[in-house]
Amino acid sequence: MEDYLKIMSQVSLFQDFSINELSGLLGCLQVVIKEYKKGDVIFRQGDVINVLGIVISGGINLQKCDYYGNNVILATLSAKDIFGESYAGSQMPIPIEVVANSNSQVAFVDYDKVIHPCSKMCYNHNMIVTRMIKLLATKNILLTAKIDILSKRTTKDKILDYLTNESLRNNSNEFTIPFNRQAMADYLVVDRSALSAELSKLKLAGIIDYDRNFFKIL
Amino acid sequence: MEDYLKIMSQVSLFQDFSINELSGLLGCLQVVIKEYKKGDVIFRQGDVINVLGIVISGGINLQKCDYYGNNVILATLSAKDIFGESYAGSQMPIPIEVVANSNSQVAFVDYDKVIHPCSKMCYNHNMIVTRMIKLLATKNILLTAKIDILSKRTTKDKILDYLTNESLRNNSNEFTIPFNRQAMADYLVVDRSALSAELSKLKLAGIIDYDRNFFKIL
DNA sequence: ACAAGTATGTTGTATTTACAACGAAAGGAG
DNA sequence: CTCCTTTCGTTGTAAATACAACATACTTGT
Repeated sequence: MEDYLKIMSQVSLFQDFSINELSGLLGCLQVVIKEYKKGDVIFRQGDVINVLGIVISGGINLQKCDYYGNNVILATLSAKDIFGESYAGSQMPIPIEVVANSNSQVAFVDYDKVIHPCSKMCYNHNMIVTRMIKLLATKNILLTAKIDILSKRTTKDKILDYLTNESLRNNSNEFTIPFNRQAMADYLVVDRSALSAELSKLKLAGIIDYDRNFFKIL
Repeated sequence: MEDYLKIMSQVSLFQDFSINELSGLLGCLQVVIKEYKKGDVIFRQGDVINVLGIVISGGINLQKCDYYGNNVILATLSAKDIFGESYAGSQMPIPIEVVANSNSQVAFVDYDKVIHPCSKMCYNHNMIVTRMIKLLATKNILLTAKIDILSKRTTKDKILDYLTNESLRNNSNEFTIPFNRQAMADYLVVDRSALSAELSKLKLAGIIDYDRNFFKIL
């Protein structure tokens, strides 16, 4: 159980509380811990969930069967990661499967308890609400930024949109990105070699300069 | 001011309260109303905002200058629409310009007041917090679904992904979509005629059937 | 320093798409 | 019904992209 508290204290929603505060808070939230074996299905596509999940140990996959029947892994979560916050919040059925990819422990919290400050009106509980809103809002913005990029028709426009955004975010024409070429290509949803080729053209045209993951807009 | 209360009572966040409750609530939130002339800039790109905006009258554009200097209108809002909820919530600088497209009245609410239940701990205020979370969470899910679609490489895969999602959402192989062809093409970010052509192929191949905005997956 | 492995750039080809232009069908107004 | 407008489907062409295959760095471990 020591492990449990230690992990929880590193979860984004629960950071920066003292151990005492955290214990009180978690008691207030009536956390339930469940164990899963590798391959166990935690949530099914179509389920309506009203809990927030937190990975304590092991790992879980968010996956989805596409039209052709391929199981596509959308994300892999490990200790300290949160899942279900959007679906529990919206009460919409989930379009994905949540599956343990190894023996795992997962903590579940009733979402209502998270977002409704308890009768004791504890300050820390209010803090959780604020953080949950910040978490959802920030995710929102990142998703919107990505949609902006994916809505561009050509690779060149995607690149320029992405780099312009990064430049604004960094308040500078020079910045490094957190991607290698393959990851950048995945993010922009284009072919890696096509991305390399297009970057070369842009450099040749004197529009940008770059070396590896360091970029400069001219 | 009658108008003001009437509009507010139809805003998603403030629906289903009695006039009395709403008055109390809005007083609690210390709403400020500002007037803008056509063309006035309400928020600049890069601003960090801490208010929630609600259009009372007139209309505003969310727009963005792309790399080439074109002013792209991302959305047009009118009475009862909310804006800024994600940016105020995340405290990230906004990547867009918010501009009045006609003479407008906009109500602003301090975001902290919205998401922190007041000292009076009024029940209605808690309701607002819950609704704000639901609003952000739902938006999140819709954005994620769209990204899933835009992440498909080919028009065919985008179509099948979209239709499969809609089928799941409706719990049926037969459903109508809220788009005409042009709107559907815009949503999937493909050319309209290319979309029509691809739909024809899918119909010919016996994979789907459709008439206008009625679709059937076979 | 060397070898093996990884990341990136380059090029040619087949596929896919955007774009433009047009015709057919559907819906509305008079 | 007829004209007019809008929506939708079709086709040809030019452009863009994916894909594969290979060349050239750069890294890492020994």
